[in-house]
Amino acid sequence: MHDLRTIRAKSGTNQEGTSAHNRRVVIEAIRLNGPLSRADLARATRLTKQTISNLIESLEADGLVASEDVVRGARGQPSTPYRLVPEGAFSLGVQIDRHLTRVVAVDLMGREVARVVANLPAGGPAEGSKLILGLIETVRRDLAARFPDSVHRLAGLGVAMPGPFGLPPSDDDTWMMAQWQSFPLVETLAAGTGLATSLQNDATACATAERMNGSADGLDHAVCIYFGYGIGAGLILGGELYTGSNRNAGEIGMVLFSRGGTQSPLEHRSSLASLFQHLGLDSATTEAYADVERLTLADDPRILDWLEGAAADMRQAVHMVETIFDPQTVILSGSAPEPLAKRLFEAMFPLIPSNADRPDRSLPRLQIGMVGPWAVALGAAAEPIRRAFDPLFSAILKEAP
Amino acid sequence: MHDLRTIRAKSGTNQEGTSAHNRRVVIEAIRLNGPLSRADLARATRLTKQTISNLIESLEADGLVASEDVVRGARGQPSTPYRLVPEGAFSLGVQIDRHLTRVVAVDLMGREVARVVANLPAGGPAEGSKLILGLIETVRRDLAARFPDSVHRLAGLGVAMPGPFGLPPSDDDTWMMAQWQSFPLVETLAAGTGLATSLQNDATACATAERMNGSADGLDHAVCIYFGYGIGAGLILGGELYTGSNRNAGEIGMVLFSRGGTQSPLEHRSSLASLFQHLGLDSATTEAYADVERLTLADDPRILDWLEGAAADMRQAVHMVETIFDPQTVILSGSAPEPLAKRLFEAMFPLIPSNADRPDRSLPRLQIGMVGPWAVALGAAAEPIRRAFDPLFSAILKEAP
DNA sequence: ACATTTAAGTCAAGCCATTTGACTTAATAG
DNA sequence: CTATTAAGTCAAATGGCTTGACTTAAATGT
Repeated sequence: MHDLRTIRAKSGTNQEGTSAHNRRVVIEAIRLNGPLSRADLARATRLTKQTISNLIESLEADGLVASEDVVRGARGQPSTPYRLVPEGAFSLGVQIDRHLTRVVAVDLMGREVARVVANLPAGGPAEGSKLILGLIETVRRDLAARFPDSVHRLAGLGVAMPGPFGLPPSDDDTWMMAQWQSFPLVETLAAGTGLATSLQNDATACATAERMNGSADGLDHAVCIYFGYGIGAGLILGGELYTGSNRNAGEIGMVLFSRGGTQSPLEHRSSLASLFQHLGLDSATTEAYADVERLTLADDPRILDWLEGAAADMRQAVHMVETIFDPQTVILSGSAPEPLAKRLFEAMFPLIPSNADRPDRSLPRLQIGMVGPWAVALGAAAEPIRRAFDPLFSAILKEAP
Repeated sequence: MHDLRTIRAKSGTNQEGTSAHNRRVVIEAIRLNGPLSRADLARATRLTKQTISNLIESLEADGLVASEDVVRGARGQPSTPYRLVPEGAFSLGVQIDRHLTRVVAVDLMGREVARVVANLPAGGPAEGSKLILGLIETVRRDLAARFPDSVHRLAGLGVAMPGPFGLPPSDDDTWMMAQWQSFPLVETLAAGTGLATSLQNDATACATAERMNGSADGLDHAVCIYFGYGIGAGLILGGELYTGSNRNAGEIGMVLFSRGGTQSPLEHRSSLASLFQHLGLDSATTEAYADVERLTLADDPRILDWLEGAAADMRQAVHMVETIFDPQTVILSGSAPEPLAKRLFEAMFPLIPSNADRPDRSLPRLQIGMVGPWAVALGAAAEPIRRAFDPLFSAILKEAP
């Protein structure tokens, strides 16, 4: 009998796992394709019409799907398409960035239904988490006022903040996020809200947002480059988010790049932080962001100067992730002022030739994100939704007793 | 009704999927932990004792597991551990490299049971594939002579060759692999052998080998750097092999690295090909390999010179994959002469500090592979075994009718 | 018009893998 | 030598998917 040495093994599954998987498959199919009839779903999922009927009945009873108007026009009995019910589930998300925090609520479709933004106090995570709990309460009340049912339909709380996680504080930590990373944030927020709480880095959250309602809709292999104070990549690999063994996958900001003979992390030259530094702006002020926007629109030479160098590094970063991940597409997303993001995107062309130049491509090699500055917060919020409703391998497995 | 536009959806599952998954989970548990009793398996997989008994009975009938001697020594009824039966399944693998080809047969444990190696004829894939079919036939006969039952227990044929796949031939193709890549190799070998045939790149195959019987045993997140004529990375992400959207993931040899102000693909400076070039050896001769081994053992200054530069690039490559993938460990494997591989490995220390320097590490950041020069062939052969017996998400899904 | 064809969706019985709970077996501990 | 602990079996029950026949309802074609 092995009880001291823990046995390494995957968990088995049973009929509950089967049914859980099939429910998720139905939900995802409708999410990706729009309203579908039972017959459509049966064909697409390879389940029988009867099974689909049972699942639809149960999903409808749970308020997750609803029928639309009967569709005529083809031979045979007219079909009844089913759509997702946005109010079928809700979820909360928190973005913690260097100087501000955003809290949003989203519905089953990942669409924003409530939001708050606030500056983070200087007091660090002890103070900050109290503030955040207050903001969550505000959003929750707002949500409850508009959707009274939402109280029983909260999938959880997703938190996103800059990584990397679990490392000893480095002397390179100019943004003082280290104290946040050593703070028991998930535990504090879980205790304070009573919600199932999960944590991911901002780039991963951004990828989730782009996948839910953006440029990565329905893609199984995509890299989402998040350009903000720092820079990172959110990874969608094989249809699922990939976060590595310690949730630090995709930290491309720390990859060493060479320019002009010197080697330094990408983040030191291609990030908002690097731009602030280049411009001599104090990133602690809220004006820095607006200043950048203004200077960009004015074609300030210092911006153009920085852009040239940043774009060169970004081209290389795109080449690197294409070569390493072989994705269907790369998405440039982030929280930079929109005009700057647009300029940077444009300055990145022409891209460096890579393995991604295939004759059979259907998507552009590089796309710009579609979600906007709230992407990270929305992605954080969408994470519990996806975990609860997406077909995942882990979802079929039996849980600990 | 949607019949023209194909509906994007995952497949559903049913009881067969459940049982298929549970069988695989049992097999994997025994593979990872060594012989286990039914009670152990029930605890580890969270299935009931009865279910495990049913599965074991079926697996035993299929000749995949067998009981060992009863274990006494603890309270209660003595337990009967079950082990995998190596002869329960076999599989064939082909490695195609620039100038040679290896064919092996492996058993359920991934251990070699037959092998052949031959030089590839100059005639290209049309000639070459005929030769390979002949070698496969030889190995098959050898296998059948030793294990008459193996005829009915062949899981398939795995093929491994250098990537990238599906790209227009580049002018950089100094090894003339392009004609192989445009040749319908899988179809030819499948038709010629009647076996289910699959293709992967050499680095991926190497990772499979290290996972089956090497340094990556049981790891869910590992990067296997394959150092051969070229250089690539095999990716084990989230417990499964990751190959990207076009089987080209991990082609780190094509990532651009800077050294001394110039930028070039890693492969141009860190690969056997680069060493041959550095030494002025003709890589088309079989002696080149032996020459390198001899020169390495003689501490030839040109080798030491090359080593210094290559090690610098490799350090950077390790830093890059650690930062991007957040793996549990990185494995240096490949088909270089053993003394050279060892020297290179040693010259890579000290590693560049990275996110992988965690206080909670249990594995070394960089390990050397344990499989040896036949790693790619063995990995190619192991692939059908793993696909048939490992717990995979895809294995629970219903197949096309 | 009206029969034919086509397709959506339901019904009820059946199937199959897991579960349940009681039971048997067989060892060690005291 | 009894109590305890644990492995493993037995037989019935459960639950989710499947099967095949059936109903409903529209478009098509003569």
